[in-house]
Amino acid sequence: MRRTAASPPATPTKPNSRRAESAPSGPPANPKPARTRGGDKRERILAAAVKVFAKSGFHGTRVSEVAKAAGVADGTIYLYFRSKDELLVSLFEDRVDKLLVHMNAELANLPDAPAKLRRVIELQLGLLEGERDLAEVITVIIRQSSKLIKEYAAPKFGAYLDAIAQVVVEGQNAGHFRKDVSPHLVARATYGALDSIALLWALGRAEQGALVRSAKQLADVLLRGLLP
Amino acid sequence: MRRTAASPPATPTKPNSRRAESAPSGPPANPKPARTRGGDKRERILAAAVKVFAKSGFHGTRVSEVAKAAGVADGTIYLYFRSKDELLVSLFEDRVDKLLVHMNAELANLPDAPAKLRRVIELQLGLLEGERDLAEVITVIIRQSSKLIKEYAAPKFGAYLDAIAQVVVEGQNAGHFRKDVSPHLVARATYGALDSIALLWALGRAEQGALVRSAKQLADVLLRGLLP
Amino acid sequence: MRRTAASPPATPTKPNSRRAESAPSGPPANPKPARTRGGDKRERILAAAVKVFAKSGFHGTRVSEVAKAAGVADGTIYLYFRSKDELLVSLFEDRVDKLLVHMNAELANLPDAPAKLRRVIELQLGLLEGERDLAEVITVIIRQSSKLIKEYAAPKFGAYLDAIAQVVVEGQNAGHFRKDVSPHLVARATYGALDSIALLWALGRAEQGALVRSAKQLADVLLRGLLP
Amino acid sequence: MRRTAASPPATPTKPNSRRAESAPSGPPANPKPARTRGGDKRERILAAAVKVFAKSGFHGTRVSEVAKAAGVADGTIYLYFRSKDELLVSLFEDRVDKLLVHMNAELANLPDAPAKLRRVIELQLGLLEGERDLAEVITVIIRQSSKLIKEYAAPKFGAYLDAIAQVVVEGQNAGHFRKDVSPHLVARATYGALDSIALLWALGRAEQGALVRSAKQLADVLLRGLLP
DNA sequence: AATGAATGAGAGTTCATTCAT
DNA sequence: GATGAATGAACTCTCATTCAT
Repeated sequence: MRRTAASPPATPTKPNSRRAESAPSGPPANPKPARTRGGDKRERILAAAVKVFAKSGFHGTRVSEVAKAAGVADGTIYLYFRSKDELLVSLFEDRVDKLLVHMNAELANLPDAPAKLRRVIELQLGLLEGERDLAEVITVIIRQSSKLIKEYAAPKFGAYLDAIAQVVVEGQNAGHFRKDVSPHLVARATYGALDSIALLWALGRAEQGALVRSAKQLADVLLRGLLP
Repeated sequence: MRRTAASPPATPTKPNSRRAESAPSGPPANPKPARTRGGDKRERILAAAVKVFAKSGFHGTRVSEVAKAAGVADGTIYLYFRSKDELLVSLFEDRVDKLLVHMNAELANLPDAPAKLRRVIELQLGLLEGERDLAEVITVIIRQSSKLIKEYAAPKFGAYLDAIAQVVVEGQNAGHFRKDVSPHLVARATYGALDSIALLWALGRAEQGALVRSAKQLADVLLRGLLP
Repeated sequence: MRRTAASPPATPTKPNSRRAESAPSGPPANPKPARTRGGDKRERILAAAVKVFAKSGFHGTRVSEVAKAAGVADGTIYLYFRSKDELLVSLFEDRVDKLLVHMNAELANLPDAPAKLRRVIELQLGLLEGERDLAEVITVIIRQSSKLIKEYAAPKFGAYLDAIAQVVVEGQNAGHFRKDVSPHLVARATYGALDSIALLWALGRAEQGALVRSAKQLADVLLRGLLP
Repeated sequence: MRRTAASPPATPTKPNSRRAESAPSGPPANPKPARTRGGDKRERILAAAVKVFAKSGFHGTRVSEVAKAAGVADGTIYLYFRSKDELLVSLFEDRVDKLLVHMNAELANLPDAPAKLRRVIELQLGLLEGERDLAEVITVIIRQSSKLIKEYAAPKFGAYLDAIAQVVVEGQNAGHFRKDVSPHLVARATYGALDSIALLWALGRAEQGALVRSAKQLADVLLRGLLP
């Protein structure tokens, strides 16, 4: 890591707290400049980052490559993200966020915990199968960053795990799942199993369609294992 | 079990005849491969690497830091390992190797597949709980080296997964396990679950003893889930 | 990971030729003191390289020293030259190129081959006497880069020798020179003799003006030797 | 140049005085055990050095490679030569010495200066054709070392040039050669021409036998050019 | 806001040299 | 004398980040 500027921990949330004092004759000052027209660029940068990170890994990717893929200048990246590290964190949070929202919407319509848990598994693997680049970023790239980043990204990730754990709790309360196991343990183990399977797939060692079959088998084992 | 402490009597590794490239025909030209001074430098470097990598991550660790921790000069590292990457690979393989040997010995004495699978889980988490630094290297650090990920299914690691899969096969043949799941999928999912749990623990979010409890719960769920 | 694209070098245009000396719109008076930092970085680096290479030799010169002498950052060197080696190559080719252009212009006005050959000798030694550092780079330093030696007959240098050989051919055809000697041999031997003389001079063993006298004597001998 | 210890000559300048050994207070005790039994080893090292220097160049050759080629340990080199630089200087001096002795013996039997000069040319090119490795060292490698080395080796080299110049003087005094040229200039130009031709040949761009033809042509031109 | 040329602190790695055996 | 494992200073090249335009 070169010139590691401001360490990530100090920044609680919004990445864009850059100097807002000098607004030279541009559009009206916006409380959230990044969301105006910049929102477009921000998203373009994130999309480009997914692509190149997936291809070359985090440490193997130069910021200039992300910039080029996004069609912006190198310096522009730093108008939206404080550092390369933060770019990865933002990417991770943004994508996990969407996954979480999508998942919650899907689960709401399902009758009981077993169905929901099965859907969780299908969703996670299905998403990955649909977006291989994103799969790589989430399963592989995020681990290449420093421990600090991982911890910084943990809250958002924790929310995802919590959602799974919540399904387990619901199942336990409804009498569908055994109560002698920790919901969070189940959530984490499930995630780990899925992640491991996805990693194998993402690295190209499994054929298309394998994820769907794997999802079914994993769900079968897990749901039976959770019977009271 | 034999001497479990740091005792590598198996292969008296010679100090890496770099760029020797001599044709692999004939005995080693060096009649005195024995150490002349100092102790086992290679092992000392590996031990130091575990410590420092666990603390700062792979990319965050300078080779000079490993050297310093090992009490050798920077250049000495390169007498035993071709590069920083290879140091990590060697570390990984060396440790997984030991785990595999140990595991095979343990499993041989157990009566059936369910007992073996439970033992596998206990062993992996138990090892990690005993060596937190090693846990971190195996679960976290190893993924920070892109080259390594490419060889993720490297012989050593593949052998470990195969060993687990073999237990599943044995259980299926003996009628203890259901046969509608892929042994390798189970092996990989199990590893992923264990890895994920260990990762959580290694990152400091779980207290001591948690791994043992986790192992039991995970084994309970998994074994029930595998019932025919 | 190599900077594959977007390399400023190879383009005769300078990266920053805009902010030259006169502002196209605005008062010429500059509130800021003449920065004079702008300008031709590539040429400044080459000029600095001549100086430093001549002083310390190729292997004895650190890239940072060239950068310092050129008044740029270390990294800037690599914006214009791919490597230290290429810096030397570029230096060589650039200078030989200029010499060649100059020489061709000079020779065009001369009546016959003997006059031209004499002029070639005067030019080469004259140039070197005027730029002692350059003399050293061309005669001494250039041979310190093994890769360069492999390309010793590189286009530029080959073109220079060819130009000399062409004069010999012209002389032979016109009956001014004997025909029982190879033009290329004469060209090479002439260059070698000049180079050797310049080397002696560059190493400080000859006084000022000696090169001019040497040129005349060498020309006298060579021209008489070439008589039919 | 790494850790350049004890530079060969006592240089008033301090271009490379880093890590300056701080003048050993004790007596010089210049260890030159070379003439004991080591004479054999010394020669073996020199012979090996010719070979590997010719193959890889001076800077491209590791001391350990010379040691290996000589069949001695790395450290042994330093029992016979103070440094890698001094090894090259010694090599140069030793070989030029032999060439000089041989040449003087050959010239003694020849009748006049023209015959001697022709023989000089034949000898130098002939020697090189017979020992291509040595040719490379003398023509190529010696130039890759620092200026310091070149100056240090100059005296010995000067003796060789002096011998050639002496032939010219003899010819001038006997009325065979014109007197309006400097003998040393002729000597140096001759050497340079020969060297340049040999360099071309050594680099593999000329076929076998070419040197002999080149020698004849060069001698023809030179001798005619020197006629009174 | 956007640009991209310029920056410069490093880090991995090499290898001449040393010295305990 | 001989050895060769160990040393560690030095050096090239990279690339995240900055800032003048």
